Order: sequence, then structure tokens, then C-alpha cells
Amino acid sequence: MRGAATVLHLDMDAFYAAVEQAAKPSLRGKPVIVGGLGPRGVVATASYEARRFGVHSAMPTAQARRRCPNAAYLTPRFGLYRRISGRVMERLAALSPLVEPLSLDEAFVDLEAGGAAADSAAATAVAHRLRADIRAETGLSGSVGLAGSKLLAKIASERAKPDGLVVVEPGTERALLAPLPVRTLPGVGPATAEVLRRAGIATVGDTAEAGEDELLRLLGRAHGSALYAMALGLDDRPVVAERDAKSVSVEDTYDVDLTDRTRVQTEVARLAGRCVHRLREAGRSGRTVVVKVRSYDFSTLTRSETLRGPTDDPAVVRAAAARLLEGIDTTAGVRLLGVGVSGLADYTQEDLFAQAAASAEAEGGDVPDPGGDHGAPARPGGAADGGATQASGERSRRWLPGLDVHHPAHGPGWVQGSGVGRVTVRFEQPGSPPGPVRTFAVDDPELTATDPPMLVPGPPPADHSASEDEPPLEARPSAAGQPSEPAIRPKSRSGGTAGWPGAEGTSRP
DNA sequence: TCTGGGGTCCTAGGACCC
DNA sequence: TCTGGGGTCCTAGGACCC
Repeated sequence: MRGAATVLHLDMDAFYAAVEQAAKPSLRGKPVIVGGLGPRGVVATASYEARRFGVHSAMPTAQARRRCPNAAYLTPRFGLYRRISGRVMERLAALSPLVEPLSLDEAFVDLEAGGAAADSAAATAVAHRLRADIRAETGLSGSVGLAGSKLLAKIASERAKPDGLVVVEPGTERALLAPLPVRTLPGVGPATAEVLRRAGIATVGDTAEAGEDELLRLLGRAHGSALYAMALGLDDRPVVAERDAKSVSVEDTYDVDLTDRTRVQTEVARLAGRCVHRLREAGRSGRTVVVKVRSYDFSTLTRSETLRGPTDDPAVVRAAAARLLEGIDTTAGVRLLGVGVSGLADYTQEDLFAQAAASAEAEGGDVPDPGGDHGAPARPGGAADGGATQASGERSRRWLPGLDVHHPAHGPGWVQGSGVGRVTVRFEQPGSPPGPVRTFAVDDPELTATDPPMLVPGPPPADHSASEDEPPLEARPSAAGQPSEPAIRPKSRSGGTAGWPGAEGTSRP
């Protein structure tokens, strides 16, 4: 808490859906829903047009289809969202060394830390400019909250949505909070809200009146005292820049419950491999392996095992996961499997070597066996039992709605839908007017999948697109050699991408 | 056609140590 | 004959967030 509204919270509006609308001109102004498109998918983001039909995040996609049958349903393209997010985060980094991202579309910024603003008026000016810059660079809108604390800045940005700016002047917090429902406070979800409701507490004001002792009794130590402080508008949490991940995990929900034990085993082995891959990409290793199983009835259990030292060896993690799975009954059918690693350490070859040697010495040769107790085949591809999912060889050939393609005669476009041997493509791109639709055979050799083109600067600020020639959107070489998607940027080094040609106008400390 | 995927933090009990 | 703590690590589960 501070005396000036210099803590900024930025929240991009309907981010995934907005990116898709920016990339696909024919979707602008129309309901767009991004999320899992399978039978068990859920909505990740709904555009504001779709929200008018009652569609919202976390709703089963099947339900969304009933409420809004005419929306465009698109599969998420995280690689693209990450790139755009990177641009936005660079803008924030120009304002302050203290930027705390919460997700791809959200971050706190401490405007005092970099000297960008020392009082509320200056902070407000900075926020206006930030919003304009983001729009100019990406064509997207973000809402901003300014306050003397993270708590209030976040609540303010929520109230600013969509496409707005709200400032909470220090001193006015309690009055602002009092009438709001407790659910407004971060950390109060359905379960906590129900406990409070039964105690007659419905608003933030009620919460403050209840007193700390009562809240401790109802919610326990940590949660109770945190909630009480928030209800009074008290929040001293600093904006924290880099936070190292504490766990890495991977999970899959299957379209049809898995019952075949062998299949379950090969899936767990596959997931373990994927998990370790991500672990290594992040340059980390971990000590505790976790297996997660969600049953047909949605009941979920986890089993974990802590190794003697951190590892990033796929064979070791696979073997541990297989052991853990042995103790779990899956005969009734599982809908989800997951593998995770926690207890992360920064990986260095020396450490591991020393550790392995040390434990071998201590325990008389019981070094982690890379041979793997139950060396699972690890090649699930061919063996897939016909029942559950498509053979995975098919996957690469499937045209998922929303993906970018290229055709030599028609140019760049995106998949609108596919089925019965046909794929429908709309030929347009970020800078173009809405384009025409064509249909092809799914195996048309002229149709190729491509990486998404970068967005074009937004129209609103004088519609003067920065004439600058950001590389031909064509991206035709498909960058097949360059695994542009999976590349997660290592630790602190954020990749290249020098500033956008336009607007250099942000202030320097 | 009920309920994704990636995380964080907290609690509680038992083991083990001092 | 106790009587009694406290601290840390591990495991399992749950609430919550985006």
C-alpha cells in the first residue's frame, strides 16, 4: 500500500479470442470461442460478442455450442498468443524493472520502481499512453487498473473492462470494497464463498465486520487472516519480477475413458516423456514425481514419490511414474492421466553427477537405474487400440479449425472447418479485408499448414498502419526446420524481436 | 456430449530427529 | 515409571487462479 496509485494491473480483453479476431478479419464483430473442441473440451476465452449469449470461460464447449451455435469455434494457438504477449510485456518492461506477469494476458507493474510515475496523475498519464501503444502495436485492447496496491489494482482493471482505465485513489479503498460480493476478492472461490454465506457473510463489508477471530475460525489461519486484511483494503505485497517455476506437469483428458491397462501404461510413459521434455527445455531438474489419475466419475487421486536427488532423465521419471501407477486401480476407466515433477532445482551436470556418485557410495551401488524397471515401449503410435482416439499418425494430417494454411493460388488463409474428406478454408490475413471461402479435399497436396502471421498494427490510432514492412506475412517457408512453437524462451533471456517500428514514444526512467 | 491444462498455496497426519 | 515439546520432510488432497 502506498499513498499514490502507482501499482498498475494490465489485463488484455478476451485475449485469445481478440487475437483470433485480429488475425482473421471475417471474425471481427462476431462471436468467437477459443477452447477445446473435442467432446470434453471447455471454453478458454469467449469474445464479448459470444458472452452476450451467456458463454464464458470454463464452460463446457458442448454447452457453449448450444447457447451460441453460430459462433466460430477455434482451437487455441498458444505459440501465437505467446508472441503477442511478448510484445505487450516488452511495453511493460519499458515502464519499469518491476513487471510481474500472471499469465499471457495479465501483469502487474510497479510504476514507482522505474521512476515512470510518482503520483496518481503521472501514473494515469502513463496508463493512457500504455493502452494506446498496445493498441497501436497489436490492434488489441487492454484494460488497466491503477491503485496503491495489487489487490485494488486488479479489482480496478476488472471494473475497467472492456477497454477502460480505472484509478482507485488511495484512501478510498474500504468504501469501494464494502458493497462488493466477497467473491470479488482473490482467493475466494465457490467453497470459501459458501462457508462465508452460511455464516451470514455476503459482502466485503460483512467480512470486515465479522472480525479476524471469526474468519480464522471459519477458514483457518492463512486464509482467514489474509481475507481479513483484504477486506480492510490492506495489501502490502510487492510487485515481484522473476519467479522460478516450482513444478512442471503435463496431463491429457481422453475423449473416451481408458480401460485397457496396457494403454494406460503406455500413456503414462508418454506423458512422463513430455513432462521431462518440458523440464529440460526450462533447464531444470526435479526430485518428486507425481502421477495423477482422474476416473470416469471425475474423482481424482495423485501418487507421488521423492527421489534421492533431482533428475531430468526421462528413463528415471518414466520408471517412477510406472511404479506409482502400479498402486492405482484403473479398471473402472480413467478420463485423465497426468505426470508432473516438483521439487525443482536448477540443473547442472556436475550437481547430478556428484549426487548420483554420493548416493551410490552411501547406499552401495543403488544408483537410479536408467534401464527402467518396466521399460514401457514408449512408442504408442502404432499400437493404439482402435477404441479410444484417432491413430496418432492421422493427427498431423488433421485440419483443426483456426489453424493457418497456405495455398499457392489463393495465398494465406485459415481452416474454417473440415469433415467428410473436405476442408473449408477462408483466404484472408490480418491486414486484408474479409476474404473468400474455398473447399478442398483434405489430402489436397497444394494445401500446406503454416505458422500464424504476426498481427498488424491496429486501426484505431489514426488508422495509419505503420507502413513499415514487417516481414511478408506470407511466412511461406513454413519454418518447418524451425520448431517455432515449442521454443520456450530460456530463463531470463527474452528473445529478439526488437521494438516495433512505430511508436518509440515511451518514457525512459 | 458436464466439467481443460497449467500452475500456486495451504492443511493435516505420520515419520523421524533432537 | 516419564512427559512433552518442536522442527522438518514426505504424502495426499483440496481450493483457487488464469
